[in-house]
Amino acid sequence: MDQAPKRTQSELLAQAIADAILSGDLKPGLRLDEQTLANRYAVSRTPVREAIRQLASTGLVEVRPRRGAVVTVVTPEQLETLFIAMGELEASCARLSAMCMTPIERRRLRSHHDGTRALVEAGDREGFAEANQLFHTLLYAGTHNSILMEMAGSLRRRLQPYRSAQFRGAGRLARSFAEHEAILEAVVSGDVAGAHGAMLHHVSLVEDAFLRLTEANAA
Amino acid sequence: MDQAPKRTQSELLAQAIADAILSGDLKPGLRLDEQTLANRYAVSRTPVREAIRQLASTGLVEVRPRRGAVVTVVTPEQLETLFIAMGELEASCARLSAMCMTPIERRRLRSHHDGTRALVEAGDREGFAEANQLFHTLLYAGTHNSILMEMAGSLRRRLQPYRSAQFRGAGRLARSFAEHEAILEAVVSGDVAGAHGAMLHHVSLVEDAFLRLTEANAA
DNA sequence: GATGATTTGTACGTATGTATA
DNA sequence: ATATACATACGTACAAATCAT
Repeated sequence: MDQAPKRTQSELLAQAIADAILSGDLKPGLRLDEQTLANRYAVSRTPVREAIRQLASTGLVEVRPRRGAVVTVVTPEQLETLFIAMGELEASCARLSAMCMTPIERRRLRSHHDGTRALVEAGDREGFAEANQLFHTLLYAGTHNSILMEMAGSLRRRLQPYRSAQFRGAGRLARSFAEHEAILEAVVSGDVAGAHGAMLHHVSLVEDAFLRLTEANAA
Repeated sequence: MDQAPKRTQSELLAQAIADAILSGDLKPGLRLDEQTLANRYAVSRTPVREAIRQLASTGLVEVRPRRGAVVTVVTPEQLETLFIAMGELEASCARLSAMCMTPIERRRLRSHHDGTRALVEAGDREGFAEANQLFHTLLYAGTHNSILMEMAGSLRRRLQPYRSAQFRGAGRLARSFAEHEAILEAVVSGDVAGAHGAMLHHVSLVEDAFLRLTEANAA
């Protein structure tokens, strides 16, 4: 009945620490002392070590042998690298979705997108952010390629903290919605190259919006 | 002087086990017993565990909590998934290289490719395989994007065991060389979309060649 | 289905390498 | 530069869960 996941301590810890990092509780550059974390979560150092290793494989923390682990500090240059990589990955997903989606998946993508229109008109930023997430997730799934899904999802999660303000500016919701529409039409009609290009365009605009925000914050 | 890497046991083990898997010494589906590996390499279970976790993050092994780890068994379907994902990644790399490579990098790519011609004419399969590897590596580096480089490299390594016979058929060397030439011209001339398309074409042909081989082997 | 054997997951102690005074 | 302090890496022991009978 109950398909209990039966997680192990290390996995739970990895999740907890990841959440703490992504929520900004553990700030970039912070040293991750094994004993301290072990005390905080009331376990021994062993599962803490394994959790740190797992997080290192996602790029969330960095481990230097014998020198401890730190929360990865993301420079603006690295952030641009991440955005560019995600743009390429998502463009590939859109391309493959245009090739591989079943008719049912195409209809589902369209109906989801249509349902989002109301959120735009209501100016519901939070609701749109959620719908936006699902839109992209549907495009991951449409590739029918677990490897690409995994890679794109991992990058998206990693960039999550830096996207919080992405729908802040005036008209951003409407513009994002319009871009989604271009992607949608290309994907649904099987325009493979068009889907690729539309997604690249979309993500590059998101990146631009972010970079403008960081500049504004720096000023 | 000697920038001694000072690797840790876990890293050395991860490398050793990875080599054993990629060389076919440890066959897919084989159970990786921690104690057995610890005995074989004369260490305790702790570094073995960490090595296994690290390998799991690359997809080389799979760990089921409380149920042990096994060398990942790759079905033909998953293999196609891997090839498709790598094709997309490499196409992205070619695209970005066409955008971002410095003049020096473009010249280096061309000179490397030109140097490969002799190997083709000599029918040196092994030499060409090595040159082929470098050609693709140069395109990874040309992206100036460490994330994509890492992802593409990881996928390429993982597919290595299945590519051993890729230059087996008659005329394969010459055909591959010609495809490289198309990629090269697009990248060097900054034809962004052309580089993307040429690489997708190239990798899809490699995949086809492989699939024909597996069918031949199955028959 | 219960019991025993085997293996993983966790705790803890020790030593080596790193950093600091 | 040498020595001291400390955290990590590894080894070992125990607990808990899976599997085999």
